Amino acid sequence: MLMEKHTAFETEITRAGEFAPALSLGSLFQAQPAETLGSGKALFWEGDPTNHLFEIAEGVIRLYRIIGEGRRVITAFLFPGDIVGASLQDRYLYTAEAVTDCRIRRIGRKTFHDEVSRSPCLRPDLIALLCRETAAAHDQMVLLSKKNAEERLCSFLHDLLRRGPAGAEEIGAVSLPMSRLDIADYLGLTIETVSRTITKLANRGVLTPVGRHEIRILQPRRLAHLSGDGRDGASLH
Amino acid sequence: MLMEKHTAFETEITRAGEFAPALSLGSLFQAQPAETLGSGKALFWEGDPTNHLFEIAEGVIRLYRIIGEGRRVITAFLFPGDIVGASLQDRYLYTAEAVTDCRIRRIGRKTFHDEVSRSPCLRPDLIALLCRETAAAHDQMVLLSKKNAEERLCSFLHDLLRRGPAGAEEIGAVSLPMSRLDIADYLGLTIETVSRTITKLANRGVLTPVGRHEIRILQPRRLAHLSGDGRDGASLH
DNA sequence: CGACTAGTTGACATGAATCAAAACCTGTGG
DNA sequence: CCACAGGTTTTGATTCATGTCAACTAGTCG
Repeated sequence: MLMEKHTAFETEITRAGEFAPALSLGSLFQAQPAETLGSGKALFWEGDPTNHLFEIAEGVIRLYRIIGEGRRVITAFLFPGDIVGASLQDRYLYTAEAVTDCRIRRIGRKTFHDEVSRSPCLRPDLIALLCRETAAAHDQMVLLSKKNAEERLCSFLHDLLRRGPAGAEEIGAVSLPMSRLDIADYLGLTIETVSRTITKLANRGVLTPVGRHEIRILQPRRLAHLSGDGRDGASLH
Repeated sequence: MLMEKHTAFETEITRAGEFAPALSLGSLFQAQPAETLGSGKALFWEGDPTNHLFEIAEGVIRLYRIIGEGRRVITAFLFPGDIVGASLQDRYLYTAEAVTDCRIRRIGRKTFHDEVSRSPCLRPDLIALLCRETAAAHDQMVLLSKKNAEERLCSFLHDLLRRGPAGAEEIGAVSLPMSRLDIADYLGLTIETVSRTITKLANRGVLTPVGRHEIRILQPRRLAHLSGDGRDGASLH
């Protein structure tokens, strides 16, 4: 996923086994003023010329494409610390829209490339960023291609749990700022199926919904198992 | 897709509206001896350290991941001129296997990065390559997430037609070196559904199968329409 | 507090998966 | 050159997961 940890941009200890956030690249944005973007507003549209790269300072962004009549595919959610635009050429391939009120910083595409060219130490970070995007895209293809509704939901929640604020993982708190429709369009399902699947997992004691925008994971290991990512299909008790 | 045109690597006129192949990057491989890889043999395995980048000189390669019991997801097919490995860090994220007998060239990862660092003119090509991979991944997510069996098949054939040898497009000839199972695992369907969908399209006069490994497209415009990529759902008579 | 939208639940429809069998290529040996 | 053996592909019958349509419920925000 394009999702990073919900972290600030300063140098920070990353938890073992995780990708290090693109801190050095993030520092390019530091000097820029933060702009605000109200919930539901677009940061850019699919097809717009890619004049800028953005870093999310606060809030959540969805990236999506529309095909045909009313079919929307959300390809990623972006969280604080994430950067969007690095893997694009002349045109944006998707629309970016604020899920919640956001604060973002931007730099010009040309400036970005110049900076990366000038300081060779940024290049590994850029490569790492692009690799993470690629890896996320591959995971999503696997999810969409071979996982059932339950596995999709569990993968999604498991991801949010791992990438959420460090303290929250311990108590199993996952915040879901996006709507059920957003989740559905991200997972290739319908709202109804998302809703039913959450209910089913709640009945089985894997999790409990807390209001509309939070879920408490009661059995994190079981959740990980149900996400279908393990090397085998062994059941957990 | 990671699919490029079936072209040699020299400078070449590309057809209007297409991405220019990464010619300059390809030239890095020119000096290397071509290795042969028999059909069905692996070029590398998911999880192997990424010591090399490869360029396909001849033949077709499939990239795939396995999840759980026997679920295989083909994330891309590679054709002559394509390069694999540029968007990877320390480990391959997928297995690469020869669909047909192949000839390939390799260069070391370090050499590759050194060369790109040394000659700034290669950098735009690398970026273009990564962008194409990203764009292909996004298209595939849309396909897997929102398209039905017929749209998937048509998208796939349409792609092969566009990217196939220049002469073949005129007569609507699409060669399918891969098995039905490969196609199914690429499109997120089963062999039976792939087969049935081809039959249905044949009955409607959109195409005719020619043996097992070729399909003649009779109505290319209709095929494009059925792929569901258009901005609207308007029907073609 | 009340109205509106988002989410849940239920009944039913359907496209694709599954299971099973027949037809078709492909390559091999007589 | 033909027959046969192997796997691959096609076709058919049935099942099942998820989508669709519709009603109900519960958050949320003024």
